[in-house]
Amino acid sequence: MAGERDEKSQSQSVKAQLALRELILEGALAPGERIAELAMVDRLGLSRTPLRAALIRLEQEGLLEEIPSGGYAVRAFSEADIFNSIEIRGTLEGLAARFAAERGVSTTRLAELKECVAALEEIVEAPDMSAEDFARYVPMNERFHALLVELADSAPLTREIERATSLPFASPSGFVEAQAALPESRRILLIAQEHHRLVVDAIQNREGARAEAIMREHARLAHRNLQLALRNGASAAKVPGAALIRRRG
Amino acid sequence: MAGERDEKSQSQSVKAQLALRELILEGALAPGERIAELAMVDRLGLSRTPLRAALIRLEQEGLLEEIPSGGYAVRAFSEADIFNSIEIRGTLEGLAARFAAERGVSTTRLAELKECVAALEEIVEAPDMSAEDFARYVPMNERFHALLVELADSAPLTREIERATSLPFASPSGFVEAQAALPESRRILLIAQEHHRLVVDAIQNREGARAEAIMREHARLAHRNLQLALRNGASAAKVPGAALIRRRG
DNA sequence: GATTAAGAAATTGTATACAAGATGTATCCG
DNA sequence: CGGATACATCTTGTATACAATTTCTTAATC
Repeated sequence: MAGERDEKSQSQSVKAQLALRELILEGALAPGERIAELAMVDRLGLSRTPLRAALIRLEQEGLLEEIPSGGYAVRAFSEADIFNSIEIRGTLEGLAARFAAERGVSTTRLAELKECVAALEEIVEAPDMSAEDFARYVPMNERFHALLVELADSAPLTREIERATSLPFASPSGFVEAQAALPESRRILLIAQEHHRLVVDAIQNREGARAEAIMREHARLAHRNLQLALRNGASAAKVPGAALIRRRG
Repeated sequence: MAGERDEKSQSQSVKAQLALRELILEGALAPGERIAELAMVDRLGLSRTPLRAALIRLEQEGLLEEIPSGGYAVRAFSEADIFNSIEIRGTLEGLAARFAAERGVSTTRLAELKECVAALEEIVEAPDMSAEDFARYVPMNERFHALLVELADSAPLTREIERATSLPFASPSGFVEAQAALPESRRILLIAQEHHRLVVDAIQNREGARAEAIMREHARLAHRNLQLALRNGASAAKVPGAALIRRRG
């Protein structure tokens, strides 16, 4: 039945969900056209039941849309949609930071966050960032954002942020890969790191409004990255879910 | 198959989703304990397939939680969860108002919003509000909030707000019914109406920060209502989804 | 009497069969 | 030659059957 031993060998539904999401993000499925269940069943090697469960979940997640006559299609996103999704994430992370600042956090958890910032600092201060440095940066950056959300200590907010960041281009590390190909990348990373430091400071000093404003502006770096990346061919391909972006929004 | 003629006779999945949500909100299912599929199938008169689809959707919606060993249970909410859910809604509606203000809206759509405010004004200015007045207020208030979200003209934001307001006590009209039983109700409604007027003004004048701040504060009225209602026996029962609220949060 | 183990019942996850509607094609008529 | 209609195929939505795991019960042992 279920059986979630270790990491592999998950339920068929989860397998279908992960596999489908990957297919969508790599652009194997054209936005707007119906996802044929039978064809997908053959492709993924499972039955229609878990596939349909995955389709429902991905629709709720926002990656798919219902077709009025039945079935699902990959959703297309305009540049404005992506801009707004990033702004939504920034707004929610700002709320989390404000909650943390206003309500106070335990010193141990704040210490964890500080350690995370220190680790990021170490990566970023390398004079020439290699590809491996970027590879180390991404998970640590994600850890920072996850810890920040934890500090808010609110299940509903955690859920909403998870949902908002499930769209690939709205995720905190969404554009870091694409960013690596840009000449401005180092400068942007240094600014991002400044934000990381400042928001910790604001939370420690219980400056709610400041913590909120910093996280909002922090998310807007992703927006700048998006614009740069989309106007830079080499980089645009590395944007996650690039195939879902529809020109003419 | 599907067939969504008029309002009734929807698909079995939708029927299951609506029926289940109603059962949950009226407290027919105890939070924390597993929802037995077979028993529910008998109760709702449909098969397990559409029921499971409904369970998945309601889990994504946040009303249910997955049980590790399989199946779903009704989720319990602490008072803090509800407070935070309201704050999340206010934050997102604030973002919508800011978008509308900063980006500008067409005069025709702004006129619609103004008409809505005028209609609310007419209801609220009655010296003694009857139960029917409250009944007229609720849908019109919901229309106001829906129009405001439309003004932001962003599909991702619309989706997020729909999700955030799907929790009954986070919805804009969630506490209005409970409010009717409170002595402070009239005063609170007048303040709410002031917010309605002011946010339209702010949007018209393209004052983004002001529009945002007003909607945030507007949502906080619901929080005050929650506190009053929960400490007032007669009123607490009318809070939607009261059965999901767990003391000691 | 409490605790553990074994077995039985129940419950979920998955696969498949079936039915109703949608889509596309070919043919017939104007 | 264009358009509409009827038909065939395909697709989804639903119901049900099956298998594996979980959970409850019962009994045996310490």
